[in-house]
Amino acid sequence: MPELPEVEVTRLALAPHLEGQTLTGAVVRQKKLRQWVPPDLDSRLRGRVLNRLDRRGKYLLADFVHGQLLLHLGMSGSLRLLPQDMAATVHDHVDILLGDGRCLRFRDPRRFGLILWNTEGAAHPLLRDLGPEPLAENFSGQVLYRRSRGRQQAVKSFLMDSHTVVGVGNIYATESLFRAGIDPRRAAGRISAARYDDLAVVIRAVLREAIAQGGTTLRDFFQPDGGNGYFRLSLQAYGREGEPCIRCGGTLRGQRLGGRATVFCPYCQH
DNA sequence: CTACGTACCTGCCAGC
DNA sequence: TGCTGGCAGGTACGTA
Repeated sequence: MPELPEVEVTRLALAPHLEGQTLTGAVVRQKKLRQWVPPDLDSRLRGRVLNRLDRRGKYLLADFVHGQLLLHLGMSGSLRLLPQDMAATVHDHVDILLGDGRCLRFRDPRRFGLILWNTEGAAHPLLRDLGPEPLAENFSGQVLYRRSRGRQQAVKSFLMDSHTVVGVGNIYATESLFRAGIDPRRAAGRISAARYDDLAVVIRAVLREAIAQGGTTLRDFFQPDGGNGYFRLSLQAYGREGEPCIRCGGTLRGQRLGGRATVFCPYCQH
């Protein structure tokens, strides 16, 4: 999926079109996603003004006076703005209808994404225990250092845990560890404070760069206008198993870590 | 609490 | 030319 940069690119593209719009309802063609789409989505949204489109980790949050719509793109989700009369294709599961004749169309072949409603009041349970935003002030190497003490877990899995920091998935964890020169297999608890400081700086740089490039399109991710993200051209490790390391020329190695494909340079990363 | 493994779902590609 | 197995950007849950 869509990791933080892809979700942020989506948000940035959608916000000016959605904020302040009065919705006229919703069309649900497939109600079973990772969780059930709210059965009353159409009536909940009809006649309501979408005030603000926010993001928390990989969740998009559409705020209304009477509550909040949560959208998650899972592994293969994307959102596009289209005319309502454009024919839906096989994995176009939900349309959110805008007053101006367009719709926000949610497409997700694998259906690991979700659309949920949260009534105003407390944070949704899925958001409650999330770690810091990597691009916010409260994220730092010190946060990583403190949380990692005593942990035997591989640092890559530790980084991909949304309770550690949100938004860093398989691509950006792989890339950040490569750029920081840290072996992804190393126990999180055995990395120094100084190296975590470097890593935090690298993570922020990689994510910012990826957002500026429109995210990474491998196959399923598209921007709301149908365009691609171009960060794929900047990938230095992800997807490059067996190819030469751009730093030392050694052969990049692939290994599964916590069930996820991992690529690293056995000579540069320690 | 931590650290796995597994399940959810569809599409695509390599290999037989 | 099919078929099959394995793999894909995520995450929550069950089990030791």
